[in-house]
Amino acid sequence: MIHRPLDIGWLRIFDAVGRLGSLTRAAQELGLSQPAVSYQIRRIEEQLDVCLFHRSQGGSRLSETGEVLFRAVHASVKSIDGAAHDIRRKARGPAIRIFTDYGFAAFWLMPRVADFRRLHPQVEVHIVASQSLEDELERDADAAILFGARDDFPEGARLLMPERVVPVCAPGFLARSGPFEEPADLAEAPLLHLETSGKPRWLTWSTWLAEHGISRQPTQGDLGLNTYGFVIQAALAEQGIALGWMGLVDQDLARGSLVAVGPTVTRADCGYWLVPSPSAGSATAALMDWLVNEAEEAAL
Amino acid sequence: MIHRPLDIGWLRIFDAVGRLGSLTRAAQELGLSQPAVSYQIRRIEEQLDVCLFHRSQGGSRLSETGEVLFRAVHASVKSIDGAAHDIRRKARGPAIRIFTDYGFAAFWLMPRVADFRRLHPQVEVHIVASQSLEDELERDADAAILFGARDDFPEGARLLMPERVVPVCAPGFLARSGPFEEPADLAEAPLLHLETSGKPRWLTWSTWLAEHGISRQPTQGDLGLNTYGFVIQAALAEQGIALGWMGLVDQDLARGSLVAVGPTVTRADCGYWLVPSPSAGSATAALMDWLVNEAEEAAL
DNA sequence: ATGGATCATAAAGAACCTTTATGGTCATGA
DNA sequence: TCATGACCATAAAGGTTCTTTATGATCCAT
Repeated sequence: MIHRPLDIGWLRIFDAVGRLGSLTRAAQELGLSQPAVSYQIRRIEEQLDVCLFHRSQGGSRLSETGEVLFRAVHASVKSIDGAAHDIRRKARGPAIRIFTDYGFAAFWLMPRVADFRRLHPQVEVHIVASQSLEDELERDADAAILFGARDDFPEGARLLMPERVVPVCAPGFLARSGPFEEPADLAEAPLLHLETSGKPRWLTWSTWLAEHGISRQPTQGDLGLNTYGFVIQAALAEQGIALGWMGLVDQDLARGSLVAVGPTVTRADCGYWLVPSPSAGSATAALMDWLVNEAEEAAL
Repeated sequence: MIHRPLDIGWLRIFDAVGRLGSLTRAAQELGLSQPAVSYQIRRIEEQLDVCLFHRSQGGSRLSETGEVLFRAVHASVKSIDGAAHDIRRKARGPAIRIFTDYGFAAFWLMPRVADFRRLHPQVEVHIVASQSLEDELERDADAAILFGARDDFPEGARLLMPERVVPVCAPGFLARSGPFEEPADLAEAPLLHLETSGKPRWLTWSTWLAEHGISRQPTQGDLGLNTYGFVIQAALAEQGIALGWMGLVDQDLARGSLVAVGPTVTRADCGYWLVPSPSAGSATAALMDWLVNEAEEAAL
């Protein structure tokens, strides 16, 4: 369950414009259109009968009077949001929230969390999966399991599993389009890409191919998908070859619904990290220890 | 010009309910209907998915979670209102605002303030007259001239003029219904009363009569009016006998449009007090000194 | 000269907020 | 026991606010 921020009307809008120095960027942050933000700022200025911003093509800078109001509003927004956050936290009761991406949630975490709940039946576990890894979702969680490099995380984060990637496909696809005896053979086949809006932290096909000295033009048969679940689903449906992260595709490899068709690439500094929340309790600590133990056993 | 509070939506409503412990009383304070307040509180509770108040017949008490939000909201409302107040104050420019009642404004202050402005042409003076003497209007002023006793005002207040009251009427009324040679004679005449919703701080006809040992039943001819301007207007229109405050009726007495028809009663501890604002500037100090001087000269 | 970025306004429609009307509940006093 | 007054809740209707899309103005960089 994702909470939307408490609706505090123009206060949040004014705060965003003051912070970002731009009506357009504030609109983007708040999920509004730019004229909606312009309208709200104008309304406040009418009530006070002053100009709160110096407008220009480069954006909107707070005026002197705007600074006076901004200080009060900014502190208010933070304070009220903090109170709302505390209220929602307390209202949830003794539950642990784990924040992670869809792929990890579906292929690694959910299959295992039932074991933890058998061991700790009084602890309620909520898995909050997201694609965009927004700060607010993570801030709401007791622990986060995120993909990245060492430098992407605070001191207390533990590496749950390093990144080990192997090309995989369905046996039927292999029978029809294979064999793929050399890494270069993969360049001829349709590949399944996990896409993201920003720069991906995970290994991509282009990086995999470059590490094997293979250059390749994207073929017409390639597919781009925006969740890892879709990627694996497409691979199972014999649509092409996917990159398989060890830990996520273990079950499909074990039952033979997917087969490895190339060498494994390991990036020891990259992987899934377990990031604790500063205010997590003892139940969360128990869950985190259990997760680390599970990951170690899975890696044997 | 009276400023309405900045519209901050449910925050002001929630704050009022939290402070007053009653949706109904919050509605009254905010000039809304009770269902409007009920609706707004429900909306916040829906967004947070918690109960913020314990409702009962005796009113609504903040719940534990309600207290958490109330602390944040109350501080925010005060902070934002303070910022708005500062902004409006700065936006007004170098003007002095004097807050007083209608009677004093009309009969004593406005006739004189032109002299002050001749002496200080660069100083803009605003007279803010009100009947209800609400705290917010006074707080916005640089100085206030208010009627009352010593104990009603802070240390720095100066007595501008003590209360000296004389019964007055129009000469035509005297010719028709007089003469009034003894105070007891006034009890037979229609009297003009200045009314107010609360307990009046000024001398009333019933007090005046009591001080002269006169008991009187209200006659059919009595008139009650809710501003002193109306009282004097009714007296000039030969409608009855009014109480005349020295300082306010001087001009009418001097030109003979009103005549004294009884002894003067003085209450030295009561009168108009000059109450400074804590943050008044040097121009305001000059005006206040001038006002005190004018009052002293008028009393000679 | 052109394109991209920012802000502003108008119009239309959706959502919100207010009112009145009304009902439920409880405490108090007769 | 009953009537009354106080408080809060909800529905419906209508007014107001807020959002969108469409569009325009301005300025800067290419």
